[in-house]
Amino acid sequence: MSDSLITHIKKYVPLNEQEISIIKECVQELAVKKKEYLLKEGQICKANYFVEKGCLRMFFVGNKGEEQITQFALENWWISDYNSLMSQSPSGFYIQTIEPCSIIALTHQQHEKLASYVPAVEQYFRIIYQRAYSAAQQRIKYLYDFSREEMYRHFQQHYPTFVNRIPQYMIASFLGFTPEYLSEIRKKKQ
Amino acid sequence: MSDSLITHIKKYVPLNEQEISIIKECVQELAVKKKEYLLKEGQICKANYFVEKGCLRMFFVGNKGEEQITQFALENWWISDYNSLMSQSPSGFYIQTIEPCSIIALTHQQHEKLASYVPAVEQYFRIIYQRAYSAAQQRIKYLYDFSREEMYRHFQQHYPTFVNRIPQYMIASFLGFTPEYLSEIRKKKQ
DNA sequence: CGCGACGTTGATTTGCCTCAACGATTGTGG
DNA sequence: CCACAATCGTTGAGGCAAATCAACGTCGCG
Repeated sequence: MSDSLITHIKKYVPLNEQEISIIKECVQELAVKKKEYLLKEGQICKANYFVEKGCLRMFFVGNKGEEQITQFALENWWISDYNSLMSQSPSGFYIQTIEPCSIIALTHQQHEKLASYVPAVEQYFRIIYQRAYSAAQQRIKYLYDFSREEMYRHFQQHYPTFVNRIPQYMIASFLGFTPEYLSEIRKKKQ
Repeated sequence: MSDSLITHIKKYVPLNEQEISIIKECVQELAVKKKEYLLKEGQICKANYFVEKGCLRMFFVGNKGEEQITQFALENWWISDYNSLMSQSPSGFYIQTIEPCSIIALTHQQHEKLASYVPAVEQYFRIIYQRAYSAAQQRIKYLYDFSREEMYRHFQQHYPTFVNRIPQYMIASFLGFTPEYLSEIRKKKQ
């Protein structure tokens, strides 16, 4: 197993050798091909997923049958349907790889076990979730404040990586509008 | 100090008497009048606030000068600008009481201190933030999926308490549309 | 090579906003 | 305790951002 998760945790909390080996015992490494699913609608989300390498999307199917992307995940991001994971209830989301991925999976049960053996991990996740929630607060602000065009300009400036790595129609979906409208914006001024 | 915070923490993690008294030493209770501010734009957010009694709103001022509400907080909710709080940077938000409130404040510094003395508190906040983030995931889904009218119907059904406690124009703002349009929806069918 | 996925373009439609005006209700100072 | 202002909710006319629909060019891949 690559050490990208351990390295990531160490950025936030200290770990000794014994704790590192406990963590490695509690998680599971997965190699996932392009366009495979870690979660489908109706399933109970099995784990919290850490991206070692690759790129994923989370989406749901809207009432007109279209795939609505709500988030992407790149290297060193955690992704899951936390509602489904915590309450062990069926999910309304899909999680799918966009590229071939190397993923580390931490199940609900293994998290509990790990937290009791290694309190620093609990602190790590407190920080991770606090940051995730903070980012969600900002994102909700943008969803209220920005026009669709402003959303695109903002995204383009802040996440140029994504624009080169992800197809246009997925970016349009994530930003909450149609591929046609994205074309129109891009035509105006690039 | 009322025990509503202690009671709330005990719902998620066990606490002994000593831990309870440490917690009480680390927090500060505030009585806040109606329409007063816990945070204004440009300030660094001083604390994480727990609502013992009363009701608050968080908002920002949009580019046309209007107050855009992004969340409400009722009894037993935590509210703060977590980005400002964590990075000690100026906030883009206001937090204001809607009713007279009894609030418990936990500063960034006091949180650190408390976490080192009482690990259970770190676990409590891990759970709180995970739930908050989970709720934000759901909320973002609704923002993509629902029309403005569906947003209102959904809100009305799931949070009838708010509809009776909070003025219409604030509900319209929170749901992301104008008071005029809310009138139109209500006229259709109630 | 040929097919399907992706991106673009233009015509038309629509959900919701803006603006302006007018009742109703609440609060406040004289 | 009343007069008057300010705040809040409603109604209607007109306008705009973005969606929908349909058609067409293009590229990558089996």
